[in-house]
Amino acid sequence: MNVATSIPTDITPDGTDYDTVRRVIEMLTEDYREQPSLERLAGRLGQSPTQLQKVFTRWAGLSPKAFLQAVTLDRAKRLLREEDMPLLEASIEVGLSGPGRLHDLFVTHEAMSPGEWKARGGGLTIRYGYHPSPFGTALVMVTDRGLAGLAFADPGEERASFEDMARRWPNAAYIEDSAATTRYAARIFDSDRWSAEEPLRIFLIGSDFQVRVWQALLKVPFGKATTYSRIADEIGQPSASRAVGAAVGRNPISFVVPCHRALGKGGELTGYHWGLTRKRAILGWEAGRA
DNA sequence: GGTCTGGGTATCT
DNA sequence: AGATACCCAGACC
Repeated sequence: MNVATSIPTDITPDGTDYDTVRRVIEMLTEDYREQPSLERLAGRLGQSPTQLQKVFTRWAGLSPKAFLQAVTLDRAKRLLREEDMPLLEASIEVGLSGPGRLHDLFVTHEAMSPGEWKARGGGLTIRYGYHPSPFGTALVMVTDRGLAGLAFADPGEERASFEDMARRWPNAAYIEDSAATTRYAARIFDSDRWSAEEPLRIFLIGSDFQVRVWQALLKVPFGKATTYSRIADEIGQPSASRAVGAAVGRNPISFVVPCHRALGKGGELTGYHWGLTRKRAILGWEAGRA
């Protein structure tokens, strides 16, 4: 079926706020040597400086300049230094079945059993839909056991995003059903609707090791950050930081499982499956709200 | 930069 | 089921 026709129309006439923001972030970070002025940025986007300032600030909770400061190395290093991770509390349960409360805010999780994981999604029905989000089009995937996937797509990349996700569970049945996914999307991106009384159910589909890494990520508080090596310590395999990086990168529920809060040991952003610009955007967006 | 790294995955047997 | 080769969003020198 044609994916493009099912994508909701953009919020603003010339594209979503995120699209504007994304381009601003790209220009600010890629041309950081020039440190382009607001006037220059606006000129390149064909907007007035005041309009651009307004859109950006509404989106991020920070002015473009403050945003840039919020995602600099200095700031990331400070975040890592000051952060006395509550992670160290207790060990993560290794058990792979049964729900457990992990997220401070709003997530309960259930994970696949190893047998189910080997089936590569066989017997699983996954409903999916595309929805606008603060970070561009979001691809939401749900099962009757909860949210299983959340991906992002730049304009025109929706199909690639879907295929990237579907490859993870090649034997699952996929049904496009945005009626089923829209309430998830609405909740995920509206922090006013996060509540401990009514947690969001997520379903982690991955290997034992991956699931333990993702559980560790769920313990990192909003607006904070951790490092790949800390996660490795946390799951009791201190020498596995590189494998942790790979597992973080395979996180199927981005944003909800906050893989964007994992940084290099020195505070570098290192990588992001859905693009470093998006990682900057999410971290900055959180900084504006933390 | 180079080099070592641990675990995941694909592709054999 | 085991062996092997290759991949990676790291870490360390």
